[in-house]
Amino acid sequence: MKYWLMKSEPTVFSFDDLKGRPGSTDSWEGVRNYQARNYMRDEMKAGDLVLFYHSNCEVPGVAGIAEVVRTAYPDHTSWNPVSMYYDPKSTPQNPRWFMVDVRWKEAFNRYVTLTDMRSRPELMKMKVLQKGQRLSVQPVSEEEFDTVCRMGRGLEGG
DNA sequence: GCCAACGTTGGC
DNA sequence: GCCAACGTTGGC
Repeated sequence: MKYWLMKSEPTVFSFDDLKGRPGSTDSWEGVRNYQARNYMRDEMKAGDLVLFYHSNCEVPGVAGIAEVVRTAYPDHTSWNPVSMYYDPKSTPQNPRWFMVDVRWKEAFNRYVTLTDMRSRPELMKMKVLQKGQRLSVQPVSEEEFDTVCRMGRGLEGG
């Protein structure tokens, strides 16, 4: 099993929005970066766990855990001219972009802010904390995942 | 709103 | 294939 961090702007699609979807499940559409796409398309599997990260907001941080429930399939918004994610180079015959389905799993007792994570030496190598990185889909080590979960569940101070 | 850090585009 | 210009991300 692998662990991931996925970013979403809460004003566009929040962790609570995911919970409110039918079956608390939705497709992760709109990824338009090749490295992020490759992670989703080539490495994500059903059962993988995801830190749901709120980006570009007043207090960025991890709201809770989601689970991958469907492996990658073509992102149909990419060939929809009306979609904000439209890419004329992607077609149903030759899709360029992919998405997975994720299901809401667990809300943290405490929202784990970016500042909280920066205070943890064991998270020093976590990608989301590295300067200049902006991948919206990132692999997370098991230790990093467990640490963030403990922080979010309030089992540790800080 | 600012702006550093990236990624993409396109002329050459 | 280089690289300047441009667009986007996302913390602050």
